[in-house]
Amino acid sequence: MKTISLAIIEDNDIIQESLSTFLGGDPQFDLQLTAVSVEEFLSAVGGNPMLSPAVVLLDIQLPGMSGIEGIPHIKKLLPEVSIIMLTTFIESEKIFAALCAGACSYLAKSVSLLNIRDAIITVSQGGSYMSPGIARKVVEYFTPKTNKIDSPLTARQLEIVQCIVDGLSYKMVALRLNISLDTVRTHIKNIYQILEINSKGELIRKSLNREV
Amino acid sequence: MKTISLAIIEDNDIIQESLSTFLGGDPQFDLQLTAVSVEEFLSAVGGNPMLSPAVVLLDIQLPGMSGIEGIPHIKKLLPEVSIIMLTTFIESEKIFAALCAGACSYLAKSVSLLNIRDAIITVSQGGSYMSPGIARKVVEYFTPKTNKIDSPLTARQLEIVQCIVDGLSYKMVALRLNISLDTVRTHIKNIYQILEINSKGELIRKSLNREV
DNA sequence: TCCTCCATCCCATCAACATGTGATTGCCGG
DNA sequence: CCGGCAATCACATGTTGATGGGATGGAGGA
Repeated sequence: MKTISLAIIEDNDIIQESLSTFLGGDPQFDLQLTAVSVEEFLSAVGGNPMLSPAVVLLDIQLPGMSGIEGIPHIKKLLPEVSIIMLTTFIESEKIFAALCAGACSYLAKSVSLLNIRDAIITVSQGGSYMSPGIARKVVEYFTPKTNKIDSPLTARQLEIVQCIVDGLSYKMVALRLNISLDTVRTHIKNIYQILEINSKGELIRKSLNREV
Repeated sequence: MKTISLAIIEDNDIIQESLSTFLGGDPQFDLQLTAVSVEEFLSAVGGNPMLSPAVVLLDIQLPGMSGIEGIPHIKKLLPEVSIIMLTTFIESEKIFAALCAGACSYLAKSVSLLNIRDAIITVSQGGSYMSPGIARKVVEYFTPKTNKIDSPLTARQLEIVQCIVDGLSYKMVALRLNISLDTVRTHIKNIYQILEINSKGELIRKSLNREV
């Protein structure tokens, strides 16, 4: 088993010490550095090419730049790094912000050190570890607000919507579906009424958000 | 610990037997029924109001309706059910299709029975369990292809894009940002040039796909 | 300082879209 | 067999969007 190079960014002394003692003492890890802020981490790593952790444990609440804001900067410096977020809060907003920024795992701080160790190993193997509550929130993100099976739109109308979302103009929709331009217009008109919208933009948004 | 009511939909005899023996023998589970197809499951549950599993283990490959197609139907019959997908394949496409349809957990069949048991317990507690490889694919879905930090667009242009994505018309964008309609037009013009696109539709799609 | 980039604004034109009113056909259920 | 609904098509009018010009002031780098 190759050792996994690590870094910890955490401003809370107690937690940092607890993590570094536990992880630093484990022979399968190589704890390269700890920092109390993203800024400190960046300048340390930027000033020393020998420092190149494979995995970074990153707190969300940090003095200065927040963990989430820091992700792009860390990724810019270390494109291949895997980032595990640590947080006390389970808020959808932060979870998605972190994932969107490029984090690859998200753990509540309440999990045990053993779980954190597992997460590091999983992540370094190209996997991803998420605590159950967080995973559930992620899954809910995908779940459609409206089920295709009882969409307010008819099958034909859904076809029209799909064409629009595909970026086609009315004229092209008419061509693709072999109907007249006016028919397309009528369909769109009805769809707008049903969905209570009045522009292509809103239609595309609703469709992409699976609200149809 | 309350017992967790279960159903298994799996057409492979060996796997089904292995699952039902293991799970059925566990006192914390109440294996209510097994089926070899979604159709069979639906008619069994539809015809007997006493059958109302809290968790369904659902294979993806099934005779007749596929597991993914079946999800909306199952959800319609049992809105509160938690669905755990079982599959031999780890394909992004299927994973997302299943999650979008309303599955709340996704496991490779290669995982151990113990893992499946854990997953059931996790799910019934409102969590979600995903094997590491699958979780990673889900996470990758969120990861932006382009980093905000080096977006080709200026901050102001990103604001404009956000407004458009929010479904606003040029006029409304102008109002919201307190600039003239013509300025909005100019910005959009520049954005289109930079992104090499030429319609609102493409802009919204790119933005939602985080390609900006 | 000069030059470039950005944000702001104006004008003009044509294609595309939003919306209303109205009509025909075919299917399904009462 | 009739009424309702989905799907089809038509015409008309005004609005919005895409794209081409060109112009100005300010912030910041060479």
